[in-house]
Amino acid sequence: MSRNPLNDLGESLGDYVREQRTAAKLSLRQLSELAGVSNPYLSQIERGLKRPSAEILQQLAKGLEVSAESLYVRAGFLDAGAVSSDSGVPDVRRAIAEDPVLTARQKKTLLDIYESYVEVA
Amino acid sequence: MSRNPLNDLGESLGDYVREQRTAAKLSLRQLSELAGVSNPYLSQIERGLKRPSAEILQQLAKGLEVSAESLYVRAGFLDAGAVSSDSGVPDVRRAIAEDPVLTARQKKTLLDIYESYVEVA
DNA sequence: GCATCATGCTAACTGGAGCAAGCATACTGG
DNA sequence: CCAGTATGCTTGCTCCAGTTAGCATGATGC
Repeated sequence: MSRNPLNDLGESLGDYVREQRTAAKLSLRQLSELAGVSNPYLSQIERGLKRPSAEILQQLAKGLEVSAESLYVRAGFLDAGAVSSDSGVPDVRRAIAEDPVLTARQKKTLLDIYESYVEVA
Repeated sequence: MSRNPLNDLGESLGDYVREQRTAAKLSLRQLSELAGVSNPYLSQIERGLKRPSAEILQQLAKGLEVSAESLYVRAGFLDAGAVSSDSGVPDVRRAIAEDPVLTARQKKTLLDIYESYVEVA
């Protein structure tokens, strides 16, 4: 069984952070200062006693010089598979749907036009 | 200046969620139930009064049928540039250019419209 | 021996995320 | 004109992420 009070994902996150920190030869206090986080809190994160927010993870990633995504995946915020999902031929519908800049209305307009082109039948 | 008590990123997130929700023709309560979030809280998120955690964003993304990444970008948890360049999210311009069905003219039309949307001013 | 400094950890507190309950308005149908 | 219902919003609360202050141990140097 798991030895910590939180779920296993949290534990794996803490273990991962501690691994990265010791590998970088940083003390708890050093990393906590680099990341702008209090040192007791970092200690609790590493032992799986607390679940850090995405903002904290971002700062930790910076201090550890790893990608924020990798920490998100460990924390269960991001699906491991989803990160590098498509890789192949881009799909217009999906590209429009997932564009972070467009508004919903703009997306609908673009999709309508696109559909009118391909739905010739 | 900004009309809300939180930062502009939070506002843009709320606006984005509301756009997606109305575009999907969902009421506040409907989406709140789909996402497993209380309806007053969703209301406050949309108006930029609260900053939701990554977990809540994940659930909202599910209810809205958009990628969690897109919400993370809006929330400032993920860097917009990093995502699009990192092969995670498809690029609209590329997807249009490589679509095998569209004619050259149709591609130009779609691209022109898309550019008009993203060229913010 | 004892100061001093770094290490990680515990205790007690504060702010705000997220909730249940209820309010105000508008729109039906009888 | 009033009951029923759906909309979004306000209020007041609970709980936990994240803080500051301080503790225990171990390594140095005098």
